[in-house]
Amino acid sequence: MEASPSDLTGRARLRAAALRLFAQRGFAATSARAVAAEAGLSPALVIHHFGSKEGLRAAVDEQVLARLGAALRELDPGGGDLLESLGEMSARMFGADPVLRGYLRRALQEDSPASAALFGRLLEGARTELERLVAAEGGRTDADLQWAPFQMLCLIVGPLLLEPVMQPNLDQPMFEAPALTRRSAANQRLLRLGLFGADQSTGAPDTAKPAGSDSLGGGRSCG
Amino acid sequence: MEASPSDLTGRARLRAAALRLFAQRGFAATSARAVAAEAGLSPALVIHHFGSKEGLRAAVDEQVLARLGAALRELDPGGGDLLESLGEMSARMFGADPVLRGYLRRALQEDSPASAALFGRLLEGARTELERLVAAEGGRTDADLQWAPFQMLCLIVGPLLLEPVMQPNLDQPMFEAPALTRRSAANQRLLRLGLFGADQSTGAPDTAKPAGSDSLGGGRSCG
DNA sequence: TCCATGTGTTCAGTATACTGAACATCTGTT
DNA sequence: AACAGATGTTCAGTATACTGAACACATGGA
Repeated sequence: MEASPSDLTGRARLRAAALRLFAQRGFAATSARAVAAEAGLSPALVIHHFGSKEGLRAAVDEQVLARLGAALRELDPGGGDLLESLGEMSARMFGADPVLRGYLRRALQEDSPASAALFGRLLEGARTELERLVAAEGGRTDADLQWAPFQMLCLIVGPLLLEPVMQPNLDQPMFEAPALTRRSAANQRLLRLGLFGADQSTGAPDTAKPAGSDSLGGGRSCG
Repeated sequence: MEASPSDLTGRARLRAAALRLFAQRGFAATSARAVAAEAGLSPALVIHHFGSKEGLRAAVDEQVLARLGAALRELDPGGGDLLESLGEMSARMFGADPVLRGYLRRALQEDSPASAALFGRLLEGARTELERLVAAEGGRTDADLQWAPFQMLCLIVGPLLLEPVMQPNLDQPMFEAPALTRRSAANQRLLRLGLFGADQSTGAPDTAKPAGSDSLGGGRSCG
């Protein structure tokens, strides 16, 4: 059940307001006063609850990571295709929430210890998921295990970062169902055929068409 | 973004706890103390915030109706099939939330002014939706406009009320995707062919099979 | 009948969420 | 250099959310 704004504590309202404004304007360009105003509260409350503006950002990061982590943890219920459901999950996550997209984009564009730490946590998560995938599907021994999680993150986070410059080049919205599923499928194919699973198969090429080439130009991701 | 329990006001926590317990045990069988305990708060807060246990119930009803109303209002964005999207919406609504199902079931099983009032509001909503449908698809002049909303409500609320007795007779969960879509489709066909739209067509029978008769026994709803 | 238990409700006291006005610092401008 | 404006932060004071212990009333059993 989605919580009405008036149902949230001041602390939560501040966090939510910060997420919104940070997503819109970025952290540096958003004053603590603005956050408080957006939340309908006194600026003093930022300090009261979070110690500092930096503490507020940490709380927002914590919540964003918790959301992603929870979504990942709730995955993999049946014995279905893990990679596919992972793609579906991230598509749903980012497709549904432009604010989340904006926040991550601005945060990852920044050059600050906090941003680096955030990305580190994402990378850690990617590593974990990759291990699950390797365990489920078998892994190529020649894959670079240090970079593989980064590559995965590129495929996921790249569209977020590149949205503003990529979108004008498309004839359909990037983060709505058709484009999302298509991108997700492409990512799956790339990860499966290019990173693991292909080596130990019978060698017979799969029946899927090599790479869709109708309407959309050849899709490059995270060059 | 789903709110963490600690992010909610005492008032909201009490309301949420009440919804849960009322759904589980019903209103009468749930003490104010139990609600407070479930929310991790003092029983005195029930009075502080809602005036009485009855006031608490009113608040829960208000929220449930608000949820349904909001979902209905956010419908009909494109020029798509209104009835279909309505079916999808209610399927998503009830499928995703067993607590909501439980609450409505128990509430509508009760014999109290509050329950009657709740049902009245639902009926009012059904009337409104029916008017939209009639406006969009054309209405049969011989349809009983007083009972039609009730019939619609039966189709929607019936499965809720009958879940405990119906489920043991099925080989798949009633409120998960396959059964939900199937039921939704059947409802749509019934409402369209039986209540409006059929009269002013060319008279040619539609291509759809009359009524699915594999795996599931002939589906009766709201006898 | 008289407990025992559980209920809805009350109330004084406390913790804390919250505010308004101030201070200190940094920026860019003149 | 000196100013104006905006920022992050502090703090005393106030509002209110919240608690614990009690009351009054039911119900059911000894």
